[in-house]
Amino acid sequence: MARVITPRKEDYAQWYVDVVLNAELADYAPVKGCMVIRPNGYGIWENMQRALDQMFKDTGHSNAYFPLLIPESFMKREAEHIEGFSPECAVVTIGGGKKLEEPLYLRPTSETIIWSMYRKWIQSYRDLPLLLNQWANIVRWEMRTRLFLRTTEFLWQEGHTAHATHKEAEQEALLILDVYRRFAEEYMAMPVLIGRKTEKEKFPGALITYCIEALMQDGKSLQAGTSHDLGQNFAKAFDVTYLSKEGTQELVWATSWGVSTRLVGGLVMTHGDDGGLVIPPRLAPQLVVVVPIYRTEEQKQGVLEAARRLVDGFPPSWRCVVDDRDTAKPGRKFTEWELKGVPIRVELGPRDLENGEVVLARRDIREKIQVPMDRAAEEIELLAERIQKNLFESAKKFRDEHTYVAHTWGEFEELFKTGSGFVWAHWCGDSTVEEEIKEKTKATIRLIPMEGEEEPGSCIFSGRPSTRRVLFAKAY
RNA sequence: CGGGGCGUAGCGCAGCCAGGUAGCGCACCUGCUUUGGGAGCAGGAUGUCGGAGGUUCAAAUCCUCUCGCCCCGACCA
Repeated sequence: MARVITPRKEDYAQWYVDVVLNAELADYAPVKGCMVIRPNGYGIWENMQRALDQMFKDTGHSNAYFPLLIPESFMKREAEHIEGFSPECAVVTIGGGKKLEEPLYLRPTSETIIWSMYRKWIQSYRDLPLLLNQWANIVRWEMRTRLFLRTTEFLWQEGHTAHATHKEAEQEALLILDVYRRFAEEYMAMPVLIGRKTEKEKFPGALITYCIEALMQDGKSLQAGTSHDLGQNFAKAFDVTYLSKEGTQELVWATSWGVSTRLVGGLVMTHGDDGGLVIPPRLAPQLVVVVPIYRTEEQKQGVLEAARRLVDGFPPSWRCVVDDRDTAKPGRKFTEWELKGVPIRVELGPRDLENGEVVLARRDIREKIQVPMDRAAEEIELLAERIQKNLFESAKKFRDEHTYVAHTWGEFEELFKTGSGFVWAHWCGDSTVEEEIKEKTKATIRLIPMEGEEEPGSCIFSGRPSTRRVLFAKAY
């Protein structure tokens, strides 16, 4: 019997690849660093999109679409921006068989082309705020790639907003940060910490980068979403001003924010187990699968008929199918559906028919319960909620058990030598110290918390004064 | 870009050192028996051995060049 999935303890990176490939979330594409997102993976992304899109619209945003190709001169308008992105840009130099007069960048992010348009659209305070989002693909020529976590091309949403005041822009950035946190926790069942990035880690061209960070099962941190207060940097670069009520010309304030298909990878690494993928019910492309069990042709007839009747009574949104393949036995089907992470499996055989019951098997803790057939739909509904809640609680428990406070440099080094996880420690705020800590331990500052009391202390590395602890971790 | 590994059937690999009819497992097709946790038996189909050049009577195997991918680091959502 071939082992399909490498156990997590043996090799976590290999486990991840095994799950993504075997659960048919994605496959390697013929082009280096690129992947094909398969229906199982794309289905999860579609559900993520649907939920996020609604949240954006509920907070007043509209969708739009801007070009994939960005003139080089646009990219170069904002100094920090081009410096940050140019090493990873793909550039088109030939079009229609002729060398282009001006190279066109495949968007690594769309601030520049969007703000070139905002210049046209914003004249007066009446045009503000402008709250747009786009769902798009992005190209970043990364050195090393990993399925979903870092690929040359990926899918994301990028919000780009324009405001009359800095205060408004700041509120917008924080509002979206909260949307991201809610989405991660309520839909992905993935607990996150929120905070802001250090100067070194922030988005090129931003004043402040806010982020959500989640702890993966191997103790590494995943940056799951970012929301930037861009200040007036892009307004200056693209000369976007508005006429205020008072009749003065003012520069516009900006935000941008995004989450990507990387979230699918985060979902895998938050909930997956040695049996494969575990999808939270609220994002599962398929909530329920029915596996019929029979021996004789007569039993088959009866069981399949009952199974179809059962499924007809389920809401279409569950996308429940009856796995009536004759080519695989029930045991094989169980294993396959578990590998694919379907939250709930209904088992229906002659025994159940006799008792007027069905067996509900939950993917998360692999427990089976028997319920009356006529109550199956309600029980599934309840079970789905329980699974969703359990996944969040388990992930949170795992995170809390792998979160530490380091009081001394010795403790700090030891924590990152023996394992990984979230480590709170004081930091003096100096970038060179941040850099040295990274060189020595591979740990980076994931975020500086925004809330909570300040607690004076001294920097774990330099010993200089610090006002609060920051979050360290090895990162994806 | 530095380090490592690998290209042989759809997938995973052996064969290469010591050149001589291209092999194994899974998947696939047919049949029978099976079916409540990855079924068994019998039969069958499947290959420009990554590419180019060279050595040789003879190359998957030896030599030269080349292309590609994966993994580990630095960079990053």
